[in-house]
Amino acid sequence: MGRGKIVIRRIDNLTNRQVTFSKRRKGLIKKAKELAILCDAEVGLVIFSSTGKLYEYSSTCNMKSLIERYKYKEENQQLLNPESEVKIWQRETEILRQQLENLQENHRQLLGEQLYGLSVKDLQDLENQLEMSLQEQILTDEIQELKRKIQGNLIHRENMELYKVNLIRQENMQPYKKVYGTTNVVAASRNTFVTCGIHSEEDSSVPVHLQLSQPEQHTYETSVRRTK
Amino acid sequence: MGRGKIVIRRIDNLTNRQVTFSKRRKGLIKKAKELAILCDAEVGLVIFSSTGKLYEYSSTCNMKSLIERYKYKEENQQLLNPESEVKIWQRETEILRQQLENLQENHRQLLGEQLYGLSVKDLQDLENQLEMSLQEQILTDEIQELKRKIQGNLIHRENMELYKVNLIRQENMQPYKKVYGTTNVVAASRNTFVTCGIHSEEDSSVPVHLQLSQPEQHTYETSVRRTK
DNA sequence: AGCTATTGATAACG
DNA sequence: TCGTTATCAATAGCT
Repeated sequence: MGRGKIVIRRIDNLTNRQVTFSKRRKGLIKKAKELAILCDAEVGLVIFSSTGKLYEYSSTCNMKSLIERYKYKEENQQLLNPESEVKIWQRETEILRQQLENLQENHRQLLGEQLYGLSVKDLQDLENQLEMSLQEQILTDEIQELKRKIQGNLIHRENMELYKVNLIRQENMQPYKKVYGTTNVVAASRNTFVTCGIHSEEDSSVPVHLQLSQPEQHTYETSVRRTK
Repeated sequence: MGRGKIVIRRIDNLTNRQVTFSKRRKGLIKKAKELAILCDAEVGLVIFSSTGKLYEYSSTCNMKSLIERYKYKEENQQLLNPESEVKIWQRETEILRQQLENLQENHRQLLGEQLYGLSVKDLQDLENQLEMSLQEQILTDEIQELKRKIQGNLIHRENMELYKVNLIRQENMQPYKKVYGTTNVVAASRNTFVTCGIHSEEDSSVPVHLQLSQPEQHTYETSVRRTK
């Protein structure tokens, strides 16, 4: 509806795009208003320009209550079948990851700009703040725990034979250690990790298996445990 | 735009209202899409019918992240001085932490219930999913990096004397190591950590300091680096 | 910002 | 609910 027909794709010309944005935004908000009044509906509209400027319309006096209503409705519709629940959480994880990324990018910028201009008091406050953020790591450790469970289950189903081999090998470990203890310092430290009780008892057979098939996995898992 | 002009006020006739709602809702969403594409904008639209049914459109894949962006923008318009910015991020962190907690609690429950009833294929899918979540840990490591910077700054301001003492002590370390290397296996492994090049060169003086004032910190930092 | 030729949306009706 | 169409409203291109 204009002097010429247009195809709906991003307008390349900046000026043109800004003009069209201004016009169509106004039109969209007008139509949102009309729909709300004519049909007795509740309408919320949020528009971010490409430069990040916010425009909004809400038929109710404030947008927040509308958002609350939306969230409540969303949650109650979804959680019904157990199969798709995995996908919901997968999406949710992706969203949170993105948010974390943005959040921490801002943390970084904020600190980078202000770090050397702040008082000792301010630095300590920031430290406390970051300490809080670090608690997130504890939660990711819980995911690691679950991952370990799955690993265990997979191994149990597929690697029964290899598992038995490892048990046999484990019995032959005792003389092994003593040799390393006196000739190779690096290897000795690795042995120390397995035997000095840093990780829990239920893992005692797992590292032996992983050392054979997935040595990197073993190193990672051990060091994560140490952070607790 | 129709066979006759209408005034914008609630349509009394129910059928008429419902028909108009259906048509105009469709038109509004179409125009919202067009605005988003043409002008490279982010658009979110929520419509509740008078009977409570929810209709929505979001130019981004999900509405939730758009709502988060909206909320952030709303708050930020009020508080723009550099002091209060910290508080915003502090609260944002708290919210995200809570979300992560809920998310992972659900992960845990979901897995706990289904783990032993799933096929091998399902378990591998879940594993991939959790692998993705683990990437969050990389981001928290970045916070750790910042924390280290702050620590360095604080130490630089407050512990100048202690730092000098450590430098002196560091020079006396060489004979120390050899003794541990042959008498105590656990201590020897700790020494191996410092000298075998697992952590970067710029840290080489920090562990020595922290071993005196904050030994726990030292252990944590070393093990985090090993996960990379 | 305005203007206006055109296209697009839709009110009324079938 | 769905399609048609006469009308009105929105807006693309220009100034």
